[in-house]
Amino acid sequence: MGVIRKTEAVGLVLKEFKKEAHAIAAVELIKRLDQKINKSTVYRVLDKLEDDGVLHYFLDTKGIKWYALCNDCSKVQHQDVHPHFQCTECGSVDCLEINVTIPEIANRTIVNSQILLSGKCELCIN
Amino acid sequence: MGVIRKTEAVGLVLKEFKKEAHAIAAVELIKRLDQKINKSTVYRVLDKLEDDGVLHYFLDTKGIKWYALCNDCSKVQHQDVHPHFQCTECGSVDCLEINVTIPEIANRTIVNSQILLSGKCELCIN
DNA sequence: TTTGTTATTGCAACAAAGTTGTAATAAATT
DNA sequence: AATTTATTACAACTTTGTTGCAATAACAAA
Repeated sequence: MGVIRKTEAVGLVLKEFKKEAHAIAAVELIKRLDQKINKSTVYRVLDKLEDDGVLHYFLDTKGIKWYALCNDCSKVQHQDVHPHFQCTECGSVDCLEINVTIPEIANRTIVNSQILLSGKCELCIN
Repeated sequence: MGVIRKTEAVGLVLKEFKKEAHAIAAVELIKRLDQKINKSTVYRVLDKLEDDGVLHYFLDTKGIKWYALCNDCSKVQHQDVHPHFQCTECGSVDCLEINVTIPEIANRTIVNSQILLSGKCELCIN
């Protein structure tokens, strides 16, 4: 939505997401960019990139924030209704490109749904 | 699992759940029982009741802990795979007694699924 | 009903994740 | 180059939840 300035912080954050196949926890990003970007700047950049439809976020099983690149999120409305998956062994988190159908619920309007699955990932399954 | 002692704190916590139709946030419970039970005691009692299959917990859209009475949770394994619903207007949270089918996912074992829906509840829909 | 064992509690201090105000700085615009 | 406006670092703070420990309460056994 807002005009995004090409600052060093934005560049560094985006670089992390480009070299990473999975989602990244905000806390992890802060650790990686420590000495380069201040903690609150990281949070504010993530926030802005989410606003702009570049990233989407969700909470994991412990309630902490993870961010991932959007594929099909428009700038008007996030289409991030896909489930997220967290491996109980290695902790890695992915977006799953599948559809889960949420049934209609009487007397309620469902506006948003967050689905968090956990189990063993491709690498830890053996 | 463990033997649960009938202490004042356990009694007060359970009383809150019995007079409440919805889920209760840990933080809310702490506020309600302030002056009666210490914060860490509340957390420990909740933890214990969850262990014993009396309550189950889940995180809301902000990552904070909510607890609700179990209906079908066995003491061996929680069956709390029902979705939870949070009203965006009034903030109230419920367990939904419906089934959502999670499809199989190639190369992954799904052990647990958490579904958090949000929108307008019965009272706020108008 | 007293005694002994063990779980529970209150307290204070801590920890992790995230937020906020503000002055300084850097981007983009003119 | 000057001006405007967004972005940044920093430090201080907030919220939610956790931990160690000594005092206390619950329960079982005598």
